[in-house]
Amino acid sequence: MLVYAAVAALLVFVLQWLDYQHTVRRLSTDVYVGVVAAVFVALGIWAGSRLVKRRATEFTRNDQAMEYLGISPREYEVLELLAKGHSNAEIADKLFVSGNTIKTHVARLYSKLEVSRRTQAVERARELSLIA
Amino acid sequence: MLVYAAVAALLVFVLQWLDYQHTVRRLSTDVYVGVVAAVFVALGIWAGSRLVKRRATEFTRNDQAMEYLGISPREYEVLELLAKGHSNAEIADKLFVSGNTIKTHVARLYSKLEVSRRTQAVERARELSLIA
DNA sequence: AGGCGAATCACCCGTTCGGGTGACGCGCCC
DNA sequence: GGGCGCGTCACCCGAACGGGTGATTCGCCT
Repeated sequence: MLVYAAVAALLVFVLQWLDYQHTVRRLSTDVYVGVVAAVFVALGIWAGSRLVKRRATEFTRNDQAMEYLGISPREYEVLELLAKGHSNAEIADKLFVSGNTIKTHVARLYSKLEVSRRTQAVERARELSLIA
Repeated sequence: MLVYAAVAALLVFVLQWLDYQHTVRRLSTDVYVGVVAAVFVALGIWAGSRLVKRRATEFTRNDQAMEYLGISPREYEVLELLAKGHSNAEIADKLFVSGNTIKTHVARLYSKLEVSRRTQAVERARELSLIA
């Protein structure tokens, strides 16, 4: 992306300026190396935190568990809304079906997740990384 | 801790060795600077990922929010069990009080969290980092 | 053509939840 | 000692939820 290009450009510029100071203006090598070290440690911290943050925030759904439990796509939609704290009626509205249908889906989710209450279902789904 | 000391020692050693190569063995300054940059970018990545990983995995309860919302310790106990998917009756058993008491606590939590259902309460509490 | 799973909807019935209100004891603080 | 927050319990009532069963439609697979 653009950010990386900008950072790279800035980096090159700083280094060239440093090199100029070093060769033409007779900046001591120690200082030169020191500044380079500082710049690159900053770069490293930036890159490192970026990499880890991505991994930490990026949620990857556990599809194996989904398949193993036999949770259908429609059931998963219901599960998502369930986890957001919606009532059956609200879920029904959002998915353009009747409340009875949601009840059925929810009941099947319970049996597949081996729970008996919606809060437990959410908890279990979170454990299994089915939802964020 | 020990890890940091070891890393620091290693770092100093590498730099001194490098300096030796540079002055005595007439290693080119370009290479010298390049190696220093590489070493420090590695250090930066290590430090950066360490910092972020700590923040990402360590859960710190948001006590300011708790206080702001006026959630009492007892209410918080109830909230924890609520989030684990327990029913009011189960929570009542665990805390050695009557179901009515739990109902009151739960109702107060709802008003303090500005929600109207237990799943929403759990969702909201998670948002506010009141619970893990 | 027959079987099968997914999705849809319906009805019944009992349990749980949620909202409202009131009340009491306790410790704390002014 | 009166007020205040907390924790405790109670009763009522309506809404939401959960469990069970049955049924239809659709598409996919064999």
